[in-house]
Amino acid sequence: MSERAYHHGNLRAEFLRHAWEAVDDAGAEALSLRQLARDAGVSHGASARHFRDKQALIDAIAVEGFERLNAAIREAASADAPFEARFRAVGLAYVGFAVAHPQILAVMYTAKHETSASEALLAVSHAGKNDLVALIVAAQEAGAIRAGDPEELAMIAFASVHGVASLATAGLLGETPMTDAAASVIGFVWAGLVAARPVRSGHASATRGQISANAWPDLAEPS
Amino acid sequence: MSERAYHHGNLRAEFLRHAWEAVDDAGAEALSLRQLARDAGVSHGASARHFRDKQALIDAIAVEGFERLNAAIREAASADAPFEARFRAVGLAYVGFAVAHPQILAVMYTAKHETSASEALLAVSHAGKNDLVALIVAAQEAGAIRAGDPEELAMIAFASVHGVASLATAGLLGETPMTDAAASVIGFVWAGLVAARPVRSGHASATRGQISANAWPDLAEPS
DNA sequence: ACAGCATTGTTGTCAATGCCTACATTCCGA
DNA sequence: TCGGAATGTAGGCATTGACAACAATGCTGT
Repeated sequence: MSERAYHHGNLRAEFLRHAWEAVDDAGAEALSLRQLARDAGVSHGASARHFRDKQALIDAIAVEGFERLNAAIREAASADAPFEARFRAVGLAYVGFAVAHPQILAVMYTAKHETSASEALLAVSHAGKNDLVALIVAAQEAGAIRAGDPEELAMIAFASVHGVASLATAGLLGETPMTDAAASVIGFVWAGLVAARPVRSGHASATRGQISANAWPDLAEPS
Repeated sequence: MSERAYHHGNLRAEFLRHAWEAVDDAGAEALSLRQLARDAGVSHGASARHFRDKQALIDAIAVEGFERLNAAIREAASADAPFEARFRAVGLAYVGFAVAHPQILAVMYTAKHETSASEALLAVSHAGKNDLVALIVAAQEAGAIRAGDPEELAMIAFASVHGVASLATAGLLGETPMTDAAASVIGFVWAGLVAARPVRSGHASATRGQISANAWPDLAEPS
């Protein structure tokens, strides 16, 4: 199988592999279809048979990125451990991926995907959050964390951790090592999830009636 | 001044203005130096006198973006209002900018800037966080929120809000309006800032001694 | 006023890229 | 076996960013 005659055999995978590496260590800007064709020992028009566009290739990279990330998240979430440990593990899995593949992560989150929006990409991009929601629901049912819309709590946690990753790759963390920052944020969020109710600065704490649902915090604008 | 002879007068600003608009509603990919030259009624090599690179122009856009964002944050932080209102206002200012200029925000946070790293860009990119730190310090001194490293608390808040913005522009918020999501996250974080101490699930609440500092939450990895 | 010089803008060129069309080769199922 | 579908090739085209040589302009010191 050394001398390939005409048909490559598995060109799509080869393209995706090289493209992943190129983006991973040089960013999406550095991606060249012609260079990829050269790498694969194939002519410059060949990619069109497998990826309509350059954007289609980038979307495929993003999909693969989400799949790998989702796998890591799912594994962390389904471990045999207390809820807090699993929660922390999920966050650290996300951060770990972000540290290892910042350029890929950037591709995954580029707003560009919003418009072209292949539904496959949309699907995988939601899967990670869904696992987190499931974990939160389980923790709620076990009484480990406070009640409340799990979608919303998951969004809060997800956003916070993703924000740390984003800040880190943008170099806005300064001295702080990313893992420390992530652990800190995760701890903060977890504390918020555990707290039965926030302690308002001066007021007495046991005034309002119901224990759980929408009482905390306000969702509307301050107005 | 209709017929410009040779010298444009203020080409750099003109380039920056058009470039901002181009990026703002089509993304950094859509930016073309030659098109900008056409827009400015100037020849295609002229830009080199003002921006060494295309990247230099993009960096300039990022700097301007941070400056506008910082102005909004500073104004919100320095309002005459209770700390919570100011804190929320800062968060909403950030979100407001992110909603209005997602593409610009993407440019501002692209990891690319980490490597080329014009120190001017680094400086403005930190200014927003510094204002938030100042607000937190003031709130701590007034006893409105708990003690703790203000840099770290600011990072947590900043990351959380930025994460929401990032998720929103990536289309990962689903139904939820971005402002609702942002308000929710801001409320969550504020509650965490106010809480004197987290309520651990099963344990009694008044065991440990000191009221404030590093007792909450754990910064190290779970190990 | 004016000469000299740095700044700014022009023109032409080059290599590279993404995409398109026409064509060649291979694969696979009826 | 044969014919269409899939895959890869070859060439071309418009666009782009960068570069170099050159021209026009503004500024400064005398």
